[in-house]
This record gives sequence, structure tokens and C-alpha cells, in this order.
Amino acid sequence: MNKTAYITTPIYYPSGDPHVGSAYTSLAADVYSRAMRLNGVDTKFSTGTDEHGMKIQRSAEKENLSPQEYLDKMSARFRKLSPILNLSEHDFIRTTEERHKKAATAMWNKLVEGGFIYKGNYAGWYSVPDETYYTEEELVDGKSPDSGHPVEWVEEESYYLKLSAFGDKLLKYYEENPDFIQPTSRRNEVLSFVKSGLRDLAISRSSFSWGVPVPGDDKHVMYVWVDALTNYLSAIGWPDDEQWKKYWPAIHLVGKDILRFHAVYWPAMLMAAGVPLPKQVFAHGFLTAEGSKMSKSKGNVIDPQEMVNTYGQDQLRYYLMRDIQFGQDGDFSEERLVNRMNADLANDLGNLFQRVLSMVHKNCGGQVPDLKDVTADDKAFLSHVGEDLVKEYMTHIEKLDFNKALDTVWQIIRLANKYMDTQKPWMLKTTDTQRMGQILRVLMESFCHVSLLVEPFMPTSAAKLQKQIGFTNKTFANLTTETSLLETGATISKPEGVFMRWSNEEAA
RNA sequence: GGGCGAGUAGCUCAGUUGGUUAGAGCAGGGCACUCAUAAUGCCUUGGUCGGGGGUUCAAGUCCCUCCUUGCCCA
Repeated sequence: MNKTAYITTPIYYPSGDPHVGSAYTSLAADVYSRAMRLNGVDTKFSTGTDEHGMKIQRSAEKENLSPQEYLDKMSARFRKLSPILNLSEHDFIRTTEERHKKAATAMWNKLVEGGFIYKGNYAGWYSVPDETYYTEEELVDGKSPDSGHPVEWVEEESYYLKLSAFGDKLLKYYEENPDFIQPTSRRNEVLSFVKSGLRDLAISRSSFSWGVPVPGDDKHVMYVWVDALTNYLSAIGWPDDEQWKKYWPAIHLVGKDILRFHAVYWPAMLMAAGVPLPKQVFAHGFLTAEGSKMSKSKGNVIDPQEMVNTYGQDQLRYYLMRDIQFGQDGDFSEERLVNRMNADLANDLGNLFQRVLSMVHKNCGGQVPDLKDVTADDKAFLSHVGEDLVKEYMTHIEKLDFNKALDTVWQIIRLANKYMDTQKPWMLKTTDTQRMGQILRVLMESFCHVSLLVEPFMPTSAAKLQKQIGFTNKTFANLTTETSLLETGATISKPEGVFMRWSNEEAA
């Protein structure tokens, strides 16, 4: 494999449990990674936790733990997302790891060498829970406008990044790389923000100590940006391990709330450090729960673990990628999840495999029937399932347009069901078993495509489907050839349903 | 206050540079079939394309305005 790709999720702030929002981002990155790998691209996928800052320090104190002990506990909760959702990340990076601190320090030094860091003073009303400074005018009743928490006046020496020097360069870059920020509506937001003028960015703090020390000035620790954003590089070995060059630049998936940091601050920092810019920053939307905003106080936060327990892992994965347009806001609804499970998974896909394979099992001696001298109808059907489909599917994946990719697969599933009905193999049980077998085999050939294209979205179920038909070739390249994919005469065991209908009675 | 989006069938959404009777999936109704997970296939009901005004031979598609809604900035 000589082609490579690299996709990232934000590193999550480890307070509380991960909710379906972080699960959503990670899942998208996983689907992309798996699809790219099946397409023959050597793909890295990183995620992790952002573990520095005053808030962490104070939370740890509250629990009478050292920051590191506290973080080991909290970070583990996020690491659990991988088994919960069956994620295939190559690395889970924590900003408290030595390798990351080394990279952050190296980044800082490069910025200093380039003359992009200077020392100044920072003052303002600071809210610890929000980790944000506010101006006098922003305060509401003398408290944080975001959370209502009390604020304290803090004055400190701070190092600054000369962000103001990069406005024009960034605009030029956006202009020359129209796909750099996606979707377009988000791109427009960033453009107008940068056009309105950039102010230098305070990138160190001396008011707390839980962070990466500023090189040559131990009174300061790095503040958020240089530390957290650099994780995308440290996760692939930057700067010492030359491997990083193989995978960089990355595609960054981010929530729309942190787009600015990734589409403005981060590229500016990389320009200053002389590192190539990311390939793309893609901001996806937020999820609401049953029509209203998720919040702890409302108690309507959706827990991915709970959803997986109730409906199943692949079912949740499928629903999130199928029912919600990546890039737009979406609503999480259990009713629609169940609807998708029944209509798409059980009725369309599951039943299709079942009706074909049970016929093979009962009427073909449980062996893969022969595929010889196919008819014009057979050829026409199979040609729909071939090269063009895989290309169309990959085009959608590369644009992170997951629901369109799935729609492509479902077109084939519908076509296969239709083909079965048109050819009526059950009519031939006693009159022409040869032709009956041939029809079933043609359908089974299409199952190779279906089961493999569905794999990035539903890895576990896809493996079951593939096992049922004895399909072992595992790359998209195999799907684009004319040759048959299954072995004639191979034994097929009695089929068992992979996707069952879900009804409310079973829930209780 | 400035800016960027969204508002299309009951639900989720497609609708290219304005051009013939506005589409899909799901849900609803009818028919067919029986291999299959009461599944599948076919047919079908359903929309004054948020309201109003304008440009045009022609507007869901362009312009103005208003309403609802989400977000970014101040």
C-alpha cells in the first residue's frame, strides 16, 4: 500500500462520561478509516483526551487525587468509547504523555525560532469552570455569561502568538483551497471571522501549573492551543519519527463549536512552524435528543453505552451514519432508530440474505451453486453491482457523505430483492434446478459487494454476512473485477438471521 | 446590532448554471407472490416548495421584505 490517509477526532475533555456527540465524531472517523483501508489505503486514525488546564487541577483537588490519578480515571472513560462502538483508532493520545509533551515543546520552540512568540500581559475576569476570560461588558450580573459561575480578576504575564500576522496568508490559503473548510456554510463563517481581523493569541498562563512548561520559563505553562492542537502531530510521531511525513496532512473532524480553533489558529500555527497544513477541517453538526437540546440538567443526554445495550452496536452505528446528514445538525430519535433497524436492516438486508440462503440450504444441498453461462438478465444485474457502484460509494466516503454512501448500497439491496422476485427461483424447484441455482448464485455474488461495502459501518454484522456466504476476499479491489467471488461447491451452513426485527414488547 | 445557514409530501431529506405534469426513502392505502425475519415486488394517496411583493416568455431555483429556527461574530 503506497497511498496513505490520516483522520482525527478532537481530543476530548475528560470531565464526565462521553455522550453521543463525541461518539458521533469518533464513529465518523472510524467509518472513514475502515472504508479507506478496505480501499487499499494505509490509514491512521487518532483520538484521545485533552488533559491540561486549571479545571483539571481543581477537579482533582476536589476528589483528593493527584491530577494524574484523576486523569487516569477520567481518560479511561473515554477510552471505553472504542470497545463500546468498536472503533479502530491506531492511537489514543493523552496530552499528559511524555511523547506529547515533547511534541508540544518542539512546536513551541519552532514558533519562538520563527519569531512568532512574544511576552505581554493578560488581564481580565476569569471563570474557572469555563476556562475563559471575559471583558467587563460581557459579564452578566458580575458572573460568567456562559455558565453563571462567579469570576475572579486575574492579571498575568503571558506569551502571545502573533496570530495577527497571518490573516492575509490564511485568506489566500482558503481561497486557493476551497475544500479546506467544509461544509461551505461553515467555511463562510470562518472567512468572515478572519476578514474582520485577527488578534494575537495568549498562549501561556502562569496562574496555574498543570500543563506543559514553557521552554526556558518554568513560571508559565502552555495554554490550550499549542498544547492541545499539537496532539494531531504527536499522535503520528512528530517531530522525531519520520513516519509522520508519511501520514500527514490530516483530515480533522471537529464539532462546529471548535471549528475556529482548527480552521484559523491551528493553520496559522502550522504556517509559523513551517509544517504543511491539514488536508481538510470538517465541521459536523450537533445532535439533539428527541427534538430538544441535550443537557445534563434536562437529563436527556444520550448515553452511547445504553443505546448499544438496548439496540446493538452496529444498529447504533448504522442509524447515526444513515439517518443524519454529516455536516448538518441532526436529531437523535429512538423511534427512527427502530424504524431504520426494521425497514432497512431486518426487512431489506437481513431478509434478503435469509430468503436466498435458505433456498440454497434447502434446495442446493447447502452448497454454493454453479455460475456458468449466465443469462443477459444476470449480466445486467451484476453489472449494476460492479465497478461503478464501488466508485460511487468511495466518492461519497471521501466527501464524508456517509448517508449517500449507504444509499448507494441500499440501491443494490433493493435491486437484488427485485431480481429475486422477477426471476422467481422457487418456481423452478422441481422443473429446472440448474437455473434455480444459477439465479441464487448470481444473488450470492451481489452479496459479496453488499457485505463488504457495509463493513465500514457495521463491522461485526458484516463479518457474519460474509461468513454465511463464505466470502473471504476482503478489499474493494476484488469487487471491481469481472471474475466470480465465491467458490462453487463450497458448503453453506444453515442461515441464521443477522438483523432481526425489533419490537417494543421485547424491550421490557 | 453585523454575518452565515435552514424552512419542499405525516416524518427524514434530494432538487445542477431559472425551463416541460416538483422527486426519493419511511409511514398510510390497494394488489400480487409465498423463497424469506407477517418479509419482498408492483400500484397508489399525499405538497398553493414558510408568508407577501417583484424581475422574467418562464422561479422551489434570481431580487426585496416579513415570519420561524439554528449558528458565528460584536
